[in-house]
Amino acid sequence: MHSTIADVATLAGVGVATVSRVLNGHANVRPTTRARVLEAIDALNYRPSPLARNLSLRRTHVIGVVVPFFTSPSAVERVRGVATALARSPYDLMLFDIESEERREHAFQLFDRGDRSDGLLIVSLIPPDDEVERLRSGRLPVVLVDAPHPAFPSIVVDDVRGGELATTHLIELGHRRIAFVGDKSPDPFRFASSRDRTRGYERALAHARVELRPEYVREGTQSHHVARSTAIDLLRLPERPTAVFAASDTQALGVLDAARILRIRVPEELSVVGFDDIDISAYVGLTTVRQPLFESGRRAGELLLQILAGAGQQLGNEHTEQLSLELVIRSTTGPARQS
Amino acid sequence: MHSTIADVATLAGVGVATVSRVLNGHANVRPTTRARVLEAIDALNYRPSPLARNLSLRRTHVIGVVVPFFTSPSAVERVRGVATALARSPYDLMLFDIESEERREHAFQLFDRGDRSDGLLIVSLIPPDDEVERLRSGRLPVVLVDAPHPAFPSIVVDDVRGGELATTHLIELGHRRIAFVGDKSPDPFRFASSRDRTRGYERALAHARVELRPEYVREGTQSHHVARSTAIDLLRLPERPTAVFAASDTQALGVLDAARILRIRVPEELSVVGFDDIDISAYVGLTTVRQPLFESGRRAGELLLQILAGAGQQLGNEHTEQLSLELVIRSTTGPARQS
DNA sequence: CAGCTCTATGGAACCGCATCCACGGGCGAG
DNA sequence: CTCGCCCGTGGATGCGGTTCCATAGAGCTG
Repeated sequence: MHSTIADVATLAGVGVATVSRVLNGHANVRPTTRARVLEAIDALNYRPSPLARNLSLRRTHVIGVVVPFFTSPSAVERVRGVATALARSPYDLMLFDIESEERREHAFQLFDRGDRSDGLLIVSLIPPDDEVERLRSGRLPVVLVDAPHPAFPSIVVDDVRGGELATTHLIELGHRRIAFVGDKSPDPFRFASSRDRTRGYERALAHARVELRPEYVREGTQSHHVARSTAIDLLRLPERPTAVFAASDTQALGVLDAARILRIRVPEELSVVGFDDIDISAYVGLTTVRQPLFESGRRAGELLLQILAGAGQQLGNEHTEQLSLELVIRSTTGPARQS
Repeated sequence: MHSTIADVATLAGVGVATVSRVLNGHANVRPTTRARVLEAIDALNYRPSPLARNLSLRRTHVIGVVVPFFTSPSAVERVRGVATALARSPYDLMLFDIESEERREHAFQLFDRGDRSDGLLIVSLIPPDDEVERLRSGRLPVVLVDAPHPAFPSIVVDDVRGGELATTHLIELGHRRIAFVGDKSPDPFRFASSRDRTRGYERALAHARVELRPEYVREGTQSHHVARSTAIDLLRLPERPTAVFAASDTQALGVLDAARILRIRVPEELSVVGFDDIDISAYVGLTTVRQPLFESGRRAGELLLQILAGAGQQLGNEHTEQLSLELVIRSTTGPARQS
């Protein structure tokens, strides 16, 4: 087995307290004593147990990251940002992939007792009310990414505006029959962003006095395949849309697939705009609304580190940081044809 | 603060040992007593501290995953597999992204004291000898993914064969001027797979009695950009290759970029084959050697769980599992032109 | 009915570290 | 020279569980 602090103390002929002081760089240890202790540590190849240390200090040096559908490229990008932010800190990253409601329950359960991690980063998920309650009552710092909530600081983008940006672009290209493919709104995971993007879509249409047709608004899941079959439905409508705004690039790619299957040319016969600007998008030339995914994770990580460092008071819980969006026009959007 | 097991014991009018027995579902607790305890637990909204539990049990219920360049799509896919394997287990996932040698040092340091995690999964990385020593001397179970090592069980593919598969495909299409773009071989991270793929490439050439030209073998990094500029060099050679085998899809995409920049048509003037079959590959129609990335992570996770469950003896450390490879022919490879 | 076994339960030690508190000795000040 | 203070140090306690061991009582056997 490994040696303990007591072994070191015995070998060095000192007390455990002194060893602990040496380990933690405390003052008030005579140089000769320190040397003896260090020697003993070396001789025994002693390494302190982080576990015991944590229990004693009531800190874990762990940051929990709760992320739904780690599957999705955008989520991965965000986690990468978090990992980068944490790289230079003493904190380690505990990853919780939530792929079902039950798992979500589990993850929050794990964390509400605050001694599993020192802080929590929740990505693209609005915690249910009872969890909010528990998280607040504990003193566990929480930062939200891509999900606003009055109770916690968050890093977000203006999804409504993003939806407007995309839709307005299509309107300006002359499109009037513009469909929307998004997520089911009050879904069990409570994704917030898709809902807001829908609102942006609606607003842009209203602003341009374009009629909103309910049959053009479809909601499915983030999945590529679901979006594809949804889009096939859409493109088989008697009066089919000339443009589609998808609430995520993954879904937009599904729409492109659908167009390919139905032999509908893009952008001549159909314009498609996505959201996120994930890696693939540049390859396939997808027009999309870029949001800084990596950056959102990095900022959230940094914010949490700041709070952990004691800046909690100054920041306050209503601290919300908004990152900027940008429309990236590529080759899947073009002018509406005369018809 | 949170209530402790002692609070529960007091409220229920029993001893802490009994509460512990109830918590852990031990037998020999009278039903009425059990009920009283459960009632107290409920009243206090008590949750046991995993931390203290771990210290006492000398288990952490954490599996550490060390992965270099979490950036890369293939690494992500593997981690997803691990996450899936662990989802139904009581183990949590601690993620260590290694982007520099220093970080690697840090990660291994963290783990060699076994009480940070119960098991370690090392992805695409061969641990340095001194770490092997420490890991072995501790009783920390280790499973390697995409990296063989005699000291640990591992999940691998036959990279040599993969290299042969890709190269032979090109040879059969009539290509003779076949270049290779891979990683620098004895790199600080000690990636193993690229080296073996190089050997497969060499073997296939030798077997077909095609001359191996040193100037056709280039080594850079996993990065897309590096591969692109490497490929540009390659394609500007006086006698430029008619086909390129890239050691990863990421690199193959860089080669495709290079071809686009130089206005070299694929596959008419240049055939490109990659390795991995990451998501994007299907989109861009890249011919590639598919390896089960997700599956490798899942299998490794399961293997580690088995070992943790006590199957360590039967399996032995020399246990190596080889997953199968498959050549996926898409549209970036075609017959060599008569010249 | 004595003696024994088995069940239910509580007390206390332990996991490995941090730290409060007490204490002894050296040293400066009066 | 003595008093008090501060420095260096060690013992004991706490963090919040688990579990060994001792014990009391119930039930059973002869």
